Amino acid sequence: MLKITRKVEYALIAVRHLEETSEKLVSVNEISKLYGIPRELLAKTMQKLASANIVKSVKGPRGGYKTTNKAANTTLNDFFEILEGPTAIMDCYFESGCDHLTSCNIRTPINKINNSIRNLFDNLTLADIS
Amino acid sequence: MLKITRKVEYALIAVRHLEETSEKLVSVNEISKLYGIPRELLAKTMQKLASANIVKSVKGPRGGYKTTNKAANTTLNDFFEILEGPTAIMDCYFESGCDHLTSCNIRTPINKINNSIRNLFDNLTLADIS
DNA sequence: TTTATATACGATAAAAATAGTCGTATTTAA
DNA sequence: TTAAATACGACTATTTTTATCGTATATAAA
Repeated sequence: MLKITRKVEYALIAVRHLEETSEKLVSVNEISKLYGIPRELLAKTMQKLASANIVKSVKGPRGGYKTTNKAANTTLNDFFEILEGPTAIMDCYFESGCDHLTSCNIRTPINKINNSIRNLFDNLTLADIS
Repeated sequence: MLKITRKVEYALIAVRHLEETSEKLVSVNEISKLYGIPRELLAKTMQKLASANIVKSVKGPRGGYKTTNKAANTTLNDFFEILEGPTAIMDCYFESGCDHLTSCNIRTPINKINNSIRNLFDNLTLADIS
């Protein structure tokens, strides 16, 4: 439990790589070969990052991705949510529809843990962890 | 991602319930009915807590569980690890066997995130979140 | 001493979430 | 015009999580 997904893992690898190669465009193909990452999966992941403006895409031969200047200042919370949706240790933090609400005795504890984690990830940027 | 499991959820519910009813023995049956939790699953979970001395078990009719005085001071990290084993956002934090180590560029970031989370959960006790 | 109620524990099955693949469309540099 | 790249939706496979089942053991109470 409390694991990050491969999508996030791959995204971290890719963004770090792009930050290292700075301005140069790098293709999904290149990154996937370099780190042994399934190409199609990485491709999808990059597309999400592109639509969130963390990276910029260029189509066509000699195309690829590079990081935008938004990347470094992106918080881990935002980064995670771009790829996986709302971060919460239990769904009831965001979603309704729990049957047991009337008898639930851990709402408060859950919220406290959640807020701690969110606070942690809101105050860590991609630059911070590099 | 970054979700806690049902086992942990059920354990939190049970421990909180036992703390509320203090000295009285409460059976798995009772708790499972009260909160709509699958009995067998809760039973196993309680057994783990018992062997870690978070709760004390009493067999036989009129038996059940109650919390020990160790319960309140237990950190979330310990609580989670009793139920789910080592807490890490990626397996490579604890396990070896990763193929990509030589080319891995996110070891440091992953460790930083992990340490932050472990630090958070090491400094929160069951009492703190109640 | 028998019975009913409780924990203990391993094996297995079902369901859900994650990971990976495939096919097709679009863009664009050479 | 072609080849290399991103874009995106549908589908399949794998893994993890969740739940169930069966059997053993302990013990309070009738």
